[in-house]
Amino acid sequence: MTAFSERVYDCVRRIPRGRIINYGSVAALVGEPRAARGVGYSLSHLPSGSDVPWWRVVNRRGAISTSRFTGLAQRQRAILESEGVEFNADGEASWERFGWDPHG
DNA sequence: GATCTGACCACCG
DNA sequence: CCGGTGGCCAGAT
Repeated sequence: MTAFSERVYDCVRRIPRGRIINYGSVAALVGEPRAARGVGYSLSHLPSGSDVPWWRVVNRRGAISTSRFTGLAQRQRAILESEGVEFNADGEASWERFGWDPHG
């Protein structure tokens, strides 16, 4: 557990239900604008039983970027849809409607 | 300690 | 719009 990871988790925990954010924005919020990759890595190694809503983090296009081969992507999408997030034919969600801005 | 890998993104050209 | 490049973090070999 590093300081970077903790800041990432702390940021993700503040994302309200039914909202999404992208990896780059999380990185920027924790003070590392170019560490989007690090964010993805940290979330991929979340400790079991954590209260971090990792499923609310998607890629820049608003699409799910988790591995398609583990079935994780399908699960993530299902959870998001259960929270009210809608995806278009390309599997992208609207930032206008579901994007989370920490400012308000 | 060099190199590669992975749930990524911004910046050119 | 598409492709290449560099940048960031942490773990594995």
